[in-house]
Amino acid sequence: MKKYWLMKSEPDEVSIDDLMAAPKQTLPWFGVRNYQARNFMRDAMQVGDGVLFYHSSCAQPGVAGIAEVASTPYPDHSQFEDGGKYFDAKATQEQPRWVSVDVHGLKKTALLPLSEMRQMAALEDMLLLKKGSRLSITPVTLEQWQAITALLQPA
DNA sequence: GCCAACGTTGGC
DNA sequence: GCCAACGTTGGC
Repeated sequence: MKKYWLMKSEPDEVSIDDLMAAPKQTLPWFGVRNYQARNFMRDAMQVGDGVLFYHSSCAQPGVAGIAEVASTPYPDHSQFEDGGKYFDAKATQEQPRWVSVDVHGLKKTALLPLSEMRQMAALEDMLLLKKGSRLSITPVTLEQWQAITALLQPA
């Protein structure tokens, strides 16, 4: 059963443009350091799942494009990079702590701003919109997916 | 830059 | 296992 996700990225780090410009429009999703978000990747994501690519921590937060999960989970390389931003001293090659999946960009869209999403009745229960929600990866229901993708305009 | 909300850490 | 202190997220 195909599932749907919303994945946050800071456009200063990796934007929808970066994803679409990557070889095969595919990039590894690295740097997740939250157990709940990791568990979604590790335990629930499947190749072909739908992804709403969301820009966060920026002037205009919102959905910026459509992507799909393009790999099964594998150890996040950045946890082993000593001195790097995402280094984790407690992770080992034998017992990695964090995982990545590859994400394949399907299309960049005009930005659907967070402020508009907040006004959509169909998104009332969306995890992203809950007060205090900070998860960088959240599940999206089919109904929410349909409501959002129906509003996405060409870039 | 502010700050509310949340997650993690570590002493006990 | 509790919980205070601290760090981070992310919208505004």
